[in-house]
Amino acid sequence: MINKIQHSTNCGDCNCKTSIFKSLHPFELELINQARVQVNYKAGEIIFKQGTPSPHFVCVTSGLAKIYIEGYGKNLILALVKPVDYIFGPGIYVDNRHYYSASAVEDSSACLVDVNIFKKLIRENPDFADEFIKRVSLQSIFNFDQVISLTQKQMHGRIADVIFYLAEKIYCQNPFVMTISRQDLADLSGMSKESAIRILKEFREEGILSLQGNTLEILNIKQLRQISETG
Amino acid sequence: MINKIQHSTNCGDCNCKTSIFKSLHPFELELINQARVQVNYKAGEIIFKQGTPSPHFVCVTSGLAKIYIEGYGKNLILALVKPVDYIFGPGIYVDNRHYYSASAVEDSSACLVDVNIFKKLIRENPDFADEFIKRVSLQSIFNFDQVISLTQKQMHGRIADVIFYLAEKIYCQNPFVMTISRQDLADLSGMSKESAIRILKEFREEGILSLQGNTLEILNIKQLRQISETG
DNA sequence: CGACTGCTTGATGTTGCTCAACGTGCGTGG
DNA sequence: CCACGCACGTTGAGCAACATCAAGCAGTCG
Repeated sequence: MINKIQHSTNCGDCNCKTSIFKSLHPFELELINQARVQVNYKAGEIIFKQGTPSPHFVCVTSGLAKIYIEGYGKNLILALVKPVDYIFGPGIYVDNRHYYSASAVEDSSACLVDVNIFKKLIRENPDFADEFIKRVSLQSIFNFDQVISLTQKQMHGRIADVIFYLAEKIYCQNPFVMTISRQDLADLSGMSKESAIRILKEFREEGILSLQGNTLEILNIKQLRQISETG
Repeated sequence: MINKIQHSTNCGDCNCKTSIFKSLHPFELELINQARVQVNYKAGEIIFKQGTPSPHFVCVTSGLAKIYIEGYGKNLILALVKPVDYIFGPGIYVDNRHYYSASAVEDSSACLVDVNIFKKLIRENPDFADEFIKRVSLQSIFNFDQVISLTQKQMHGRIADVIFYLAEKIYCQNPFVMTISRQDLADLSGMSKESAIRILKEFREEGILSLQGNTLEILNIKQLRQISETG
């Protein structure tokens, strides 16, 4: 799983410094820098498994990862994680176990930071704590939207939601190349792979989007938005 | 909605002092005590609505409340809240809006505390902050279980999960009187009211539980557990 | 007493899963 | 180099799960 270990860059220079880390002092960043390990993952490799101990805070620095819950026979993808974003499970403050699994979708690299350093900084720097709580809150809010989508919309609406998620939050461009599989698409929208493919086909036939291989372009955003909203 | 306002007790004596408040110093509790308003709600009354500003942290001191997301045509109950428990939405650290609604299921009373006092204490008392984050984390973990139940189990498994939730977490006794409606039961398990009733009937006919009016007793815990696990 | 609300049951239609078959690209080993 | 297995993608048919609709019933409140 671990291909090579690097200490190439320095947290002070890293673009990870954006977001929640912006509230840290240079000496605090240096603390993290010293407790940090960089790891590379090939596409498909597991970063950590649900149920295992959670000694690290993970920051994705390149590629694309997915975090997913392994349920009864199938998986539910909670989110895709792209650079520069963090994976911190709720277990960190409970029993130090992972409550979901993470794996690389594309070839990826990540920085692992000792979770105790992290918790120490939260205790010592209120600004950092505030940012952390804010981030956890945003994650919760996202999950709420997801739950409503999954439990109250039918398949067309759910696929529409996932397509918007990919276009707006993950790939951030309109014609985009899906690096995730159809199975991932299904796991994101809580349906079978066959159903997901079928809906995509219908959308294509209705001219709502074009899909050649893995290149997807939304052609009729308005109509897709309406499908998302009417469930 | 608001029936009468009381300043009957004092936070120092209140049993709310358990749980996360145990990490507060007496002078900090006094700070909360002074910023606190006690309110009574009749069954069915709304405590706050999704989308409205969130100026308070709510502590349920008697009765039973539900927190629920108002979705597309129907509601999804995220949790029931009994004394002494707290309602703090993720919006507090984001945009100060509620991301779900809350209403009283039974006649209830609650203490409202200014959210700024609360955030101030989190900044000043790291133990309190740790406890708060832990609590938010536990809530997330609970939601994960819920999402898996809702998206990957079929109706029988979902109803089984809800019955265990009520028996073990809410009413905390085996023959228990359901103070929630059948509609609430359906909203907890993400199905139609009719389906929920039908499953209960089946369980009763199979001798898994007895149900007279609103008094429910689990007769065959083992079998119900299995239904919960096999989805 | 009538209107109303919540509960219950049956009949009916739709949704979405499963299974099975087939195509396609890709890597592997002979 | 080709043959083969394998994973992924695609399509269709059948079926189980679940929602919706409609009707009836009991309790309750004005």
